[in-house]
Amino acid sequence: MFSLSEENYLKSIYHLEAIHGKGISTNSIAKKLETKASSVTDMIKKLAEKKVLVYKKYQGVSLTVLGRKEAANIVRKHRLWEVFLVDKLNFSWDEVHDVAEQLEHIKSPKLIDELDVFLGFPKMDPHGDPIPDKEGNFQKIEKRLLSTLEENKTGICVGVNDSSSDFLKYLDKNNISLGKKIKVLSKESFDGSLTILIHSKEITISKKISNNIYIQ
Amino acid sequence: MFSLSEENYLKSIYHLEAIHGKGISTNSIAKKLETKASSVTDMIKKLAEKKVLVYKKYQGVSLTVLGRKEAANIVRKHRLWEVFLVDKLNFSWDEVHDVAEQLEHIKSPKLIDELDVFLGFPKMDPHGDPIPDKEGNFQKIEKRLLSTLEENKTGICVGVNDSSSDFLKYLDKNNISLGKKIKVLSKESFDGSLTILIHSKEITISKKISNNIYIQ
DNA sequence: ATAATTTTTTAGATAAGGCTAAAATTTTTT
DNA sequence: AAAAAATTTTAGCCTTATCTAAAAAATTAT
Ligand SMILES: [Mn+2]
Ligand SMILES: [Mn+2]
Ligand SMILES: [Mn+2]
Ligand SMILES: [Mn+2]
Repeated sequence: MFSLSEENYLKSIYHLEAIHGKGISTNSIAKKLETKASSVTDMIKKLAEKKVLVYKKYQGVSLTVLGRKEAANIVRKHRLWEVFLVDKLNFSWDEVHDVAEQLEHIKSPKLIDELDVFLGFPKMDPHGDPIPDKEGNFQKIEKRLLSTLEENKTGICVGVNDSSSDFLKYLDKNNISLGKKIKVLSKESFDGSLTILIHSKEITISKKISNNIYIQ
Repeated sequence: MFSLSEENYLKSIYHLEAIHGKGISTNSIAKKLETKASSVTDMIKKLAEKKVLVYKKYQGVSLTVLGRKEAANIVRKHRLWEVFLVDKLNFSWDEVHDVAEQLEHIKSPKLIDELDVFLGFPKMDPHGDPIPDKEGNFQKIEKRLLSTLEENKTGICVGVNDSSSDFLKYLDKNNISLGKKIKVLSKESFDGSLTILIHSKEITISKKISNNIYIQ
């Protein structure tokens, strides 16, 4: 059994590995968890003893099969709860993340299985992220950042790279949501900002925004 | 904001006050929480500083208005989650308590309000216990222990005094559940055991059992 | 190949929440 | 009213998860 803190470390390392591959540095974990590198060193030693990751001094860490499964299960719980909050309890997509951060630590295999049934075995959470099955597997969907789309090309918004309330509220304000068609009208080479057509309206968004929207 | 531990102390003291009135002893809290009296002393000092209870050395504690409200809210969450688990997720009444012990500590006012809406504002949990409203108020229903019913009298089961899985499974095995009619056929004065008629079947139950069933 | 810089680890502290053992206080018995 | 027993508090220690500051190792720049 893992403590709340241990679970948060596992989840962070899992997410970092998904982006950067094996060998996650102490510092990057510290940044992600908003803690200090020295705290990370202590914790990864403990997690290595629990066989969920491999750690060699000064070399960073990699999850073991066990660790990856454990982490995927926490992500599964997080995303199922997010679906529950949006589909059943009238939460909007910018309100669910913080509550799901708490709910993901509830320990009860039956609870999560039944929740899955109750929700109709959803494959995606409200932000377009895939929900792992009990074994930790999920279908990886084709997607790219809006920032990589060329001028005059069109894509459909299928996900976001940032689930913070601030960012999602910005999207709401500009009528950007999952499933929406987005056409790039022009690209400013100086700062990478885009003028896009969405909902038959022209808006200009910064590079930082287009770097956090996934399209297909 | 209160920690998980603080919340469990508040809830225990709240339940103890409901039975024994003001002035709850250190020892009784320790017993309820399965901890040591010395740990209780430390914690109640902290809770007294936080103004949720009044504490005078060697005199036991009493909840303040604030503390009672805080405790009632935790009970409210616990019982709403129990309803959710039984009504929506196919849990039986003997499976919900431990999970609700975890879920009651999730912090999100919107979550619990919406859950209440989603469940249709239930007034009772699966064990017949009342669900406090946001102010901590609830209707106190008339009920007495089955052990106090005289021979040849009949009552309807409306609650249980013990929500442990073991006890509830015993009741299931003997077809005793909320709403069922129970008639006392005979009472053994030596040990207080009862022979009752339930579901047109005669069974004999010990005093310990009849002391944990509420009827109306 | 050194030197400077950055990253990581270690050492030592702290706070929360728990424990045991001993001391203080209250309650019950004689 | 003492003495005995029970309850409660205090003192000191432990574990978990943090932190800061200093030391060690790795990386980057000169
Ligand atoms: Mn999330
Ligand atoms: Mn999400
Ligand atoms: Mn319960
Ligand atoms: Mn209950």
